[in-house]
Amino acid sequence: MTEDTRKLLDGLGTTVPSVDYKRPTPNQVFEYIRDEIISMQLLPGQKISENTLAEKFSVSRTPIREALNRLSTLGFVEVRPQRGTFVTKLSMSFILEARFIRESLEVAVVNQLAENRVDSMAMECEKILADQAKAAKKKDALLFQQLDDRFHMTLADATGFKRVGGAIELEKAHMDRVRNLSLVELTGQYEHVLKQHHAILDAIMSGSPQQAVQAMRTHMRDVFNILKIAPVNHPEFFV
Amino acid sequence: MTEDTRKLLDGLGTTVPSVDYKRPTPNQVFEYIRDEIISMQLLPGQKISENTLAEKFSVSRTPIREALNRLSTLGFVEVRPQRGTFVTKLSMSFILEARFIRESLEVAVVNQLAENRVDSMAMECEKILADQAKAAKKKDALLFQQLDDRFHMTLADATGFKRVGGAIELEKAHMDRVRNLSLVELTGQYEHVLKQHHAILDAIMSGSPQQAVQAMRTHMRDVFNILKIAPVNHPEFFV
DNA sequence: ATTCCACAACTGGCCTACAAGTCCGTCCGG
DNA sequence: CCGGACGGACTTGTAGGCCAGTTGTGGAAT
Repeated sequence: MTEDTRKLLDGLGTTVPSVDYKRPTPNQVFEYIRDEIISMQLLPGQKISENTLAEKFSVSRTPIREALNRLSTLGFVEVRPQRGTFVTKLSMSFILEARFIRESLEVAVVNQLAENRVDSMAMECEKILADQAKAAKKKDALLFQQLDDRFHMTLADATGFKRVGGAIELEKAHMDRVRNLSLVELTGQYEHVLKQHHAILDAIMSGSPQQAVQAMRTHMRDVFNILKIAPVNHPEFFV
Repeated sequence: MTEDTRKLLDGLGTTVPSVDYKRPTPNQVFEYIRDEIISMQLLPGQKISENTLAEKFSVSRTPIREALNRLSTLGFVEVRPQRGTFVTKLSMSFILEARFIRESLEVAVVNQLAENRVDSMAMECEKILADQAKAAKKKDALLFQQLDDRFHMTLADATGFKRVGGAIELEKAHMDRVRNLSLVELTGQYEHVLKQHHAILDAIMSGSPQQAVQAMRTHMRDVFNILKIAPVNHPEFFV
């Protein structure tokens, strides 16, 4: 595929996704674009064309629009009528709020889990953390982050609630956009993050809500502090 | 308007809403249906026809579908392909989760406000509570609830965050659906709720995070306990 | 009387065409 | 040379129709 063709695809990457007829088209488009935004393959401020996407997926604008509308309500894209649809720029206040919401929920989760332990959760978490230790050794950033996702999601799901995990994942996604601006710079943090994960899990399993809450709070704030540098290194992606 | 005509409108009420050309049509439809669902004018399990709505609003199905899709992601309606769109039935586990999420956020809000007081917020809250006292005296359920909304929203907005208020409002809306099943039965609770609102505000303004958090927790659980009776009185609306 | 099947009515998913607004380059007049 | 008006090439918004799948009904066969 030539460089010119890539431009025609509006910067949406070269791997053309094929639609699976068994799953709803809007879902597939939604997930595809969302992942491209989170992973910074679609850059903040970049224009997204409904027509281009429609050609790319070989569908009409209708399912594309449905996907973009959902991304819009979640804050990943901004639809400006008669002007275009754009990947939202990052902003510190937005990220700060994401941390606030996420911390509120994560703290509530570990508090509940420490009060009411779930053994199956502990087993799964420990396996995830073991894998994450391997990923840290191999400096596999992508894998490490996926396992980070799964760790927090496993905690949330252990409460038995169905939507909390999704809500946490959403706020985490907004924070991950910033994190993915400079993934390589974070390799030094792996051991630190891993230690905090263990501290959270240990506090939960020892049945100490206050300790678990404190460990999660510390974890959230440390993660956020790492992100604070991003606007300095990449001001063009911030409002 | 005759009873027959009402049936033709698919139970969506008799007041035909006129679209405001200045605002996006999907937004208006979204808000209209959402409010009808929250206020129990559209009952859980009831079928919603896209075509009927399109006629009712004198628009095509396109903006209607956009509104219904948004309502679907928020859990107010359920779209079953080739079968129909239905108002979601209530479920205790869903409401319990709504309380969990809402309590997490509200607690975090008052905690932050107690640590960092905002005087303008206090002024507005006190005015709201004064009005709410009047509404309680007049046993005006609708007004009381609207002011309840505004009280919690004012607290959330005082943090300076833009999305927290909306998130709280959403979970509150799901709880209000249950509450609106038996509004009249709650008149005895007005003074109790009002007292708790004052306790929350006082704790915030006295700069005591722990007290504010505890007051909000108590408030959330008391409100939830009121809702627990609903499935017994109205089992047909629950899954 | 009961079971099964075919058909008609209706649903949401998707497509195409058109409407309305924005942006930018070009051309004309000064 | 400069400035403003105009037009064309975009953008998203909306309308309306077709399609595939589901459902309920009524008639035929047992």
